[in-house]
Amino acid sequence: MKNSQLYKGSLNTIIMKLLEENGKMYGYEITQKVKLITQGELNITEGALYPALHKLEAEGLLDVEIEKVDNRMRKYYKLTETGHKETVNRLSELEDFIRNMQSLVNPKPSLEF
Amino acid sequence: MKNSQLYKGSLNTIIMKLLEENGKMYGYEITQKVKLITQGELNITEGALYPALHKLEAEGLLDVEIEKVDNRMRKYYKLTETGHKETVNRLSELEDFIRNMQSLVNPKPSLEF
DNA sequence: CAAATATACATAAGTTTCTTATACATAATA
DNA sequence: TATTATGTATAAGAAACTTATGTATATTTG
Repeated sequence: MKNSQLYKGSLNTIIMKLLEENGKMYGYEITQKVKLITQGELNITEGALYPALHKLEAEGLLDVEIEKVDNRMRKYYKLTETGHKETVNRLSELEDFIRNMQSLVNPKPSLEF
Repeated sequence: MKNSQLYKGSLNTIIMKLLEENGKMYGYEITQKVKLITQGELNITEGALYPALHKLEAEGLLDVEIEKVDNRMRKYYKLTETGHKETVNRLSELEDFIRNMQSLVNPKPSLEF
């Protein structure tokens, strides 16, 4: 996605969160949305995105709907019911993760001084 | 490290931050410290930790100092000068990462309402 | 006292997730 | 007319991990 390794493992959660928010999205749209939200800092590559979408679909978390817009193909993805439930878990894990990382980076000062 | 994939890619940064804070630490100590700080949520496995330490050492970011305590070997690691400089960069990247992930999870409400 | 747990390091095989490169196709812009 | 933008896809390889195993000593528990 970017130079920083930190984003490794977070792509699925990002995709699912965006789909929960926007109902349905297509791949290219996801890359642009992420670029916008992160002000250009996070660029999802196709080589990461499409396999991830296919896998989430294979796992039954996403449904696909193909449309043709301006003579170009679009594959819209949306969360299945299972996908919705799983998204709740993933976001909860993400919050824990962020909290833990902040504890590590910004530890509470020792009580002895 | 744990069930959640999110921690993937953050191990090096965690190690370097802890070393910056504590001067020198040995492997097992790092695992226990992380467990403590995250209240048991993040358990670094040896299979992840030791290769990571060896790689950071090979990259010239860490120095090693072997000690024998209670008849048991300990390999203390500490940041080199280069390692200190690199830690600053990594922590800055981590802050950007956390900020971006929070923007994705908790987007600013639209101005139109 | 024996067995299990804690301390301490290490590596090898396999999996997952990503990067990099390539491929195809149409629309819009320079 | 050539490049950029839009849109999807896959294959080869790298990187970071999990899981399993191995070695060794110290401490605690039954």
